[in-house]
Amino acid sequence: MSYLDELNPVQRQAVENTDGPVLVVAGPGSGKTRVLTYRIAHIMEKGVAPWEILSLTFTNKAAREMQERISKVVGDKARNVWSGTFHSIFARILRVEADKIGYSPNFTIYDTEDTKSVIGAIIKEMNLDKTVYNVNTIRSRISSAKSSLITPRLYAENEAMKMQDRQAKMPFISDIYLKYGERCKRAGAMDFDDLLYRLYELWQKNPEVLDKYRKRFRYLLVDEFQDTNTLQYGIIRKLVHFEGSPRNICVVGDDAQSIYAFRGATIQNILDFEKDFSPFGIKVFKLEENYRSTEHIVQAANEVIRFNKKQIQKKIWSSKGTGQKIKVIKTMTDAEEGKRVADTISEQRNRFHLRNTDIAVLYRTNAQSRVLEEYLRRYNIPYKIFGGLSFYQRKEVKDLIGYLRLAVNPKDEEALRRVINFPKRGIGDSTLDKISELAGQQNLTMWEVLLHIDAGTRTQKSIHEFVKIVQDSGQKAESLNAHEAAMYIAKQSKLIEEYNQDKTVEGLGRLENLNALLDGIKSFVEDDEFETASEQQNKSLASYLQNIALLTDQDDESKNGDYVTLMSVHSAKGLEFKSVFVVGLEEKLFPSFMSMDTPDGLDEERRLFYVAITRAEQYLTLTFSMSRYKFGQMQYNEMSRFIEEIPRDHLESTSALRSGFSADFEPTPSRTTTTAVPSKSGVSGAFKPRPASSNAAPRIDPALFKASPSDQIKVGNTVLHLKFGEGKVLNIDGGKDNRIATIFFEAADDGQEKRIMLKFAKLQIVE
DNA sequence: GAAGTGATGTTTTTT
DNA sequence: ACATCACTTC
Repeated sequence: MSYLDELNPVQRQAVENTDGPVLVVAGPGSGKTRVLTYRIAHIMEKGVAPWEILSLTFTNKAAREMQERISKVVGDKARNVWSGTFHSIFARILRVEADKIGYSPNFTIYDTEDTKSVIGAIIKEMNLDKTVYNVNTIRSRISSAKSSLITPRLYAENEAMKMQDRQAKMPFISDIYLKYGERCKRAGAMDFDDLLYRLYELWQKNPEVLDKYRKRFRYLLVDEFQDTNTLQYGIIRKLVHFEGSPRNICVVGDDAQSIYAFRGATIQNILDFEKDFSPFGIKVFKLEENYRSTEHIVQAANEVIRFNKKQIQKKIWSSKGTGQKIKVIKTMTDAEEGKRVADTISEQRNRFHLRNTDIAVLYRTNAQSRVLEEYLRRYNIPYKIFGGLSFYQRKEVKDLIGYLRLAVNPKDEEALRRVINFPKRGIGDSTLDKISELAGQQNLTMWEVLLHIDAGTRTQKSIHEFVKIVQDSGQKAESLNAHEAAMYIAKQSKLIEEYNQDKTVEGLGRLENLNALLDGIKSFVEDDEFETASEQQNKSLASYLQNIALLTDQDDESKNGDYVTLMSVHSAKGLEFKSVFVVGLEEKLFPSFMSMDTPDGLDEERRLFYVAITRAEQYLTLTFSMSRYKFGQMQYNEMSRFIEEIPRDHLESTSALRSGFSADFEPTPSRTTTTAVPSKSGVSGAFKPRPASSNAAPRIDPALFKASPSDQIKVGNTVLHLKFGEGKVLNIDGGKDNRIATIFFEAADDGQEKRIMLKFAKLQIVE
């Protein structure tokens, strides 16, 4: 049987149309990965060499899964497909071309912490008030500038940006941005955004280099296209969108699952893609059958996402049967929430014969995991937390990696700052400041200053020792393999000794982590499992560092063991579980207070909720708590509007919603207005009335209610609304398909005039 | 230069 | 609640 027979008709078309531009709009659980992998297999079957195919994903996990699944179809050849994350593939290309942009192939990759530290140092040097110049804010400003292809120069010239900065009382951000770039370059370092930005720049300035890659990658596939930012799409376009290009590109995405707008992702890219490639015979396929979840879940998701204004029209459906209704649990405290979750997990395991691995608990913020942990532990439910502090972000691990980084690239200032006085060797802050100042004045790296500095005898001696350690390490890094070199460096730097002396439980853990890191390096040297076209590996320390720079904790999945998964909704994207708990469904938490004030922010939160509930195959449980500790203080919250947005008939029991709640939980007037106004693009977005549960407004017996056809409703009518009672139609506006009535409800408790979209509202004409 | 103390911000999400 | 950071004291 051919693999093509495993596909439904739409999927099959998406696979078979290998040439020319293709957009696949893929709903949750619609077999997206299957389409991508089979498509690659199919391209190869047509005689294309694996190394002519470039497949880009966002996470290492997705990349690995892809690689594995291609192997299953085409065997060993899969290794030669260029498949990986944007960042890793681009980093690899940049190492090859480094000299053309003034970098060494051994450039360091700065992680977020490094970036913040550099920015902090610059703020300090510029004598700016760091309570005003918040490092996080600035980091994200710089990051989004890069992601939107705005150079420091353009930034300085951009009135809108400057205006924003002035309003935030930070007029010097553009100067910080400029300095930051210079600093990174001087240190031979790139941050995450640079891996994209520098490649763009490289191709921009060197047409012959670009040409080389255009010829190499004849077929391009992009996963999770809704998460790409302007810069990423810019790179993609450079690669395939040019005169005479065959434009063999396939992008797969789901606008409803776009949850990374906060870091520059924009679904505008999907729209632009359609526009850019439509003159070249773009084909659009919509995968609408959901193979993952049962109907209550799929329909609830459909209904909720309809509250969003902008979206590509599609109707996701399931043929997996009605299934269980969605369970809602309300508790008084976050502790009780944890208890109920643990309780329900035990119950479900028995009743439905679930294993722990079938179950996931998803939350909006990582901080919520603590209470949950406590109760899972009490109930003896094994669990594993994903996200949060990654292994590579632990202090002791970063310490050793700092030394390793210096061995490979002594210009790396952040590594130098980290380890120059750890273990303590008498080079304190004042000396460091002096070095840093000298470096700034003479435009040298701190390392170069160290080599020539003239300090007091004692400090001078310490500096000498340190310099020697780094130089020796550098030599070993060149002559030995990664593991041998790392062992040498760990000993020589006295790091092992330092942690050996710490006999506390914590200290022992640290030593253990250090050894785990060294073991990891050992297996890197011994293993050649992951040798692919994009990673022709050598076993040097430099090569090792390049490999781990882009790893996160979710990557070393030791999937042995039976545990319940705890993770943020963001990191759950792409996963599925038989039973899913989404916890903390409260206003200001989910939707987050950070984004609930703007319509776009709220829409993104809703998409996030959409992602959360569509992870569930059979059982979905939503929980919320009336109170919760935040920053050590008790906070009182209301139930999330997202629960309200699920039609009641998909919920198991509405008692959790009813008891103890009053009109507080009905949609607020402001919300009614915002959702009722049709968007300019005319796509769906509507206030959808639900049968009221409890409300101060008059109750109407639903059995006696009979909605009148919306086109019969006229100005002056008196109408009956299930929730708001009797009202008089004051005005009707909007286009013929989107008529909106302004209705005066006598009995409604809040803001009596309401704007209601007739297309969706159920109103009965009384007279 | 190190170690201890109090104030302050932090929690949205990640390559 | 927790961590980080500035400020004090030794």
